[in-house]
Amino acid sequence: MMNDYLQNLNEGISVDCVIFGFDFDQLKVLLIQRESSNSINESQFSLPGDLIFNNENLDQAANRVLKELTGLENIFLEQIGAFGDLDRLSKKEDREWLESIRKQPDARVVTIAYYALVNIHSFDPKPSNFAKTVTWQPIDEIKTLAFDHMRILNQGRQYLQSKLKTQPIGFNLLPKKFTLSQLNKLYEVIIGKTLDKRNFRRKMINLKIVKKLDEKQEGVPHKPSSFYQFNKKNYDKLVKDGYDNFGF
Amino acid sequence: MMNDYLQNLNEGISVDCVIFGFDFDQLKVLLIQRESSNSINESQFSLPGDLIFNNENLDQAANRVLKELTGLENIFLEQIGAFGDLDRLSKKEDREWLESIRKQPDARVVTIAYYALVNIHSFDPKPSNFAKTVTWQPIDEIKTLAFDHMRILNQGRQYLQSKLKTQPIGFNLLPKKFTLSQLNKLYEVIIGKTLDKRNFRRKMINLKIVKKLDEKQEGVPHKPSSFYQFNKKNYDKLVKDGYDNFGF
DNA sequence: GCAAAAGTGTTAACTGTACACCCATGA
DNA sequence: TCATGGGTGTACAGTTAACACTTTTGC
Repeated sequence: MMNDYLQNLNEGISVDCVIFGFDFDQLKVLLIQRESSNSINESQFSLPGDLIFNNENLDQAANRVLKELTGLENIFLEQIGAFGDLDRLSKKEDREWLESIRKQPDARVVTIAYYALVNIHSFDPKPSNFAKTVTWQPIDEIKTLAFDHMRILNQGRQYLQSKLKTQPIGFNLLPKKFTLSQLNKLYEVIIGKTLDKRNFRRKMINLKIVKKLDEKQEGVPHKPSSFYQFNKKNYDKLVKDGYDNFGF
Repeated sequence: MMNDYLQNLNEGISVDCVIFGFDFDQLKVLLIQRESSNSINESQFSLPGDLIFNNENLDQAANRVLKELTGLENIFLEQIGAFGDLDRLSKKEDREWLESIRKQPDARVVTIAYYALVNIHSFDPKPSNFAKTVTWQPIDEIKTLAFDHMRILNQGRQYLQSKLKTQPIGFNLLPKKFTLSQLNKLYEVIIGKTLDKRNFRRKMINLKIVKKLDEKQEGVPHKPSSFYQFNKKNYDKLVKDGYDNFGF
């Protein structure tokens, strides 16, 4: 097993995962802290990621690594790009950690970045392998990350923003039942500006991607909101075809 | 030099380039045929691509490889994805060729795919290195390619189509001066359907990305068309921001 | 009754779409 | 004079954008 492991490990290629969640208030990202004996590294956060094996493809590697580090599985991961700058592993704090864990700490590693959207309330991440902690961090509070992970995170965010412009978003980030205000808020935090709620509602309803349920919020200190759910058929059609943007 | 070469070659990572051109009639793709001693491989076409060096980043590798195989340089290459399926090099014809050229023909290789749009008339590709021929092939006539290059080509095509929906296209594919019919045709071949020329013209003009020149076609057996050129400032702004698609 | 968020309609400007005929040129 | 592609306008439908007040609930 250990032999198999060493034989198949590809020391030149890794995967890293940018996992977004939404807590009805902010966009959050799943980060790990690595095990470390010295205190310098205590506060180092990074995206979940690791080297791939030579007997798995890239998608499989991303799923495996995410599961090994955070316990999350059955998540739809999408590739968002490869990162291969020569200095991507050369920060001092990162070098120390690499030396403690890698057989070839100086190897040049190209990483393939993946992205996913998940409902923060239906997954309970648990650290394992070299992850000491796994936490959801508000994206706007993340100032530094290990390696070039800040750059990868930014690419993930841009990817999400550009997706929003061409297809509906929300199915993977929200629970089955949600309110239109929650969906509205989600759109606002992704694009970073406020939206007119009347126009937003009208648009979602006209697109026929949400349908109203006979159920309302309870116990809220204001007029209770109706719950909605996505019309998966219409939603999926728009994910596939995109909005009819430019008249082509 | 040769030592340097061997020392720095990364046998696990390659780059492949999908270069699109437009001859006013069809979309074309730049393909190479590899040198080969046996006739089985005579007809094998592939995308220009090769292993990377460990002292260059991915973008540099793509530019170098493209230049080495086709002579093309100073081209804006964009990354479109990584391909790492386990069977991507296992077709019989490909194996034979790999054995003739690679030190480790069995190595697992992940490739990073790049994409570019170029003006077919301002570049004169010349085969070198292991490329025996370099040719522009009409995209619709390409039925098979080496390795998983057909898949990569399809991804490049999809990428181009989705770009067209969110930003203007044409600056890199057309000469400085062009007619609106040529631009119209370009859009038609990319999206694969005909467009109403009146609406198309109106849209391009309203977007302010083209401006009319005081110059007309000469020697054409029909009413000569005015030449246009792009307004680079407005064009670039739309490339950057995308069309204001969804009202967000 | 007050604070908090839900829910609702109208108008004006703009954009997309469908559609058909005359024009300038070379041969 | 004919074949070829260039060039133009209008009307209808649908979409976006801006904007403010009433409702329902818990406390």
